[in-house]
Amino acid sequence: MGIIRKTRSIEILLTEFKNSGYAISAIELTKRLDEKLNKTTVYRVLDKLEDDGILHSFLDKKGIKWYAKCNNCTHTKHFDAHPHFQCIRCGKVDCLTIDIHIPKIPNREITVSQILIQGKCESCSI
Amino acid sequence: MGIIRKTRSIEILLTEFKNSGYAISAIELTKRLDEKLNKTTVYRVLDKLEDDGILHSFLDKKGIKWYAKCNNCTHTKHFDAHPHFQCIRCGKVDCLTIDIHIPKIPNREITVSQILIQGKCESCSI
DNA sequence: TTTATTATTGCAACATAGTTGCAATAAATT
DNA sequence: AATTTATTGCAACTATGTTGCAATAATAAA
Ligand SMILES: [Mn+2]
Ligand SMILES: [Mn+2]
Ligand SMILES: [Zn+2]
Ligand SMILES: [Zn+2]
Repeated sequence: MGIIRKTRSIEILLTEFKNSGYAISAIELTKRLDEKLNKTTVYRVLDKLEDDGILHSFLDKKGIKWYAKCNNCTHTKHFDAHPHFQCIRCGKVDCLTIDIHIPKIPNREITVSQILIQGKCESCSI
Repeated sequence: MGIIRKTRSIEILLTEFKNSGYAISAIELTKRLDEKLNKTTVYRVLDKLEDDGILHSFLDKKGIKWYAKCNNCTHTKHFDAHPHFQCIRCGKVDCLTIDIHIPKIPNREITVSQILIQGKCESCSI
């Protein structure tokens, strides 16, 4: 179930994403908003924003949960099957717009695929 | 640091992988070997077997750690950058031999990529 | 505007996966 | 057989995330 009431918590979390073109980990958000919001609230609001197609989530190499803005998703349809990139030096994570082709595999029905690419980002590869 | 002494624990864990063509999660191993080995030992031995290029590890959709046999890896070189497949019905996970091409991305140095494909396996898609 | 309804929040306690320190044990070497 | 030290088991811990429940606040109704 998604958002029903426009609350302070939701405003605060949306602002975090408005001011960032990158993905943000749930942990980072709980720390960053520690004075303002309880960590349970952070997790619950993120969950609702995802339900509503406002954010999407994925796990990084260590199994940590990250969130990023969706582009044209709704609460009924999510279109965020894109790969993600994590910089091994600065740790920044972002969404990639490239499309990676997954070939058919004999005798298997492919539903989804998660792709996490690692390397050095623009700033870190100089 | 890898294996130095050939112990009972190592034999037991190697046997588990000898009898399975699939990947096995660390959790599953701790449960399966609960009577024989302490969970700390299981985690430590898996870690060493990975160091030695005998096993390789990866995380599934939920961030759970899985291990599978390596093919031609050594303690100096790991060649296990292949994609993995997890059946959404029976939960089985295995290594795929297909090669998925990751295109170059402007201004970024790609090091590795993790690909987890989900769908129904041979048995489950009938 | 006031009152009523109920979604949302904060808190504490819990769950799960994996890790660490340390004394006891058991491989390997002498 | 004695010595060395890698490995193990245990308990306690860490980290990330979840749950139950009473208090609070957003919205609807009066
Ligand atoms: Mn994304
Ligand atoms: Mn594999
Ligand atoms: Zn970077
Ligand atoms: Zn299956």
